[in-house]
Amino acid sequence: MENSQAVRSRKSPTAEELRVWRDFVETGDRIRSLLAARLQAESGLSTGDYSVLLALSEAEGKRLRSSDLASVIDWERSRLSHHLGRMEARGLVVREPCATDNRGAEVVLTASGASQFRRASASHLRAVQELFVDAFAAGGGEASLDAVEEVTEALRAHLDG
Amino acid sequence: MENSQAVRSRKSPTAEELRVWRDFVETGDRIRSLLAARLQAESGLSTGDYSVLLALSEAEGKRLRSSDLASVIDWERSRLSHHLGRMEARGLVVREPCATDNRGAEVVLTASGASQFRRASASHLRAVQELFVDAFAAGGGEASLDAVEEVTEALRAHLDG
DNA sequence: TCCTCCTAGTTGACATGTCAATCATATAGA
DNA sequence: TCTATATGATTGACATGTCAACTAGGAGGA
Repeated sequence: MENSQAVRSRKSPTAEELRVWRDFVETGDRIRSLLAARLQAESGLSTGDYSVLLALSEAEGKRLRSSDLASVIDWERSRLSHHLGRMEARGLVVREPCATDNRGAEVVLTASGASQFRRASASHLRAVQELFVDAFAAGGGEASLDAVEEVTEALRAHLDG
Repeated sequence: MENSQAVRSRKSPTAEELRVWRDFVETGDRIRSLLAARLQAESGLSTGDYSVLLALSEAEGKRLRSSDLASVIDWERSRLSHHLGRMEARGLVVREPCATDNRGAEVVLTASGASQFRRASASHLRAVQELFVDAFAAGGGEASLDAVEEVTEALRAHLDG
């Protein structure tokens, strides 16, 4: 049975495994798309906007260096730069020159951005509760949030390891 | 405890629930982005290309009406139309007028498209095995593929219900 | 100083996605 | 038949994402 090709599996998933995989992906897409639509409808913010505003609202002084922001939300810098241009035009954030590094820019949450984020956040959290958390309520089905965590953790360990 | 506002939960997730949610989303994003990058690198196909080619290769006569194709892969028709234009330019598919409905178009898999799909498919399935299925191998962690299925099923039931 | 290299951020070209409008053809009903 | 409406598909305008180039300013060593 031994075979020297070690790095990659040569197996393919069974039909059953493939079905589980496809359901997993499809369900994830579905819930995210529902959440995105609801966020947009109820607050006028995209999920991208929300990530940016969340990171800024949690940051010291409601401001972050552009690169730091990019790494917090795991975006490419160019993507962030384009997106900040659009958000700045809508008055959600402003960019200011950085005092300690003349190359740098600081992204600052505006009062309007903060207030829009607060409103969006309340409604978004309720949506996460309804669409995700409530699916694992005690009386419900087989699975609990603990099961979700185990699955996620197994995947993360595998991808990291 | 009773409250007449019934349709929507007023609760927000706890910090713990929110953490589970964020890990769930982030891990899903991560695995999909790895798979997409590998697919692109190894076959030159995007995940969109792959969906289209998969649907066509499973279809009767390797051809589908444009609308049917859109509904099989759950895309908007306009998205499909744009994408098919690009795929047609690369020789993966062709569009032919439909014999029974003069408005319609049939999308047909070309020989080149079929052969590229076969190659891509083999490599993609191995990637799914490695990145997803193998994470739930017997000896591994706590979670099994059954746990994934339970979680997915609970979510689906909740979203449908 | 003055090279050289590194880092921060922006920009432009292009790929892809959404939405609303359009065009041609079917289809149903007066 | 003739007209109103519905459907299949494409198109164009625009939002968003990626990639590679570019600008400008730090940082270290000869």
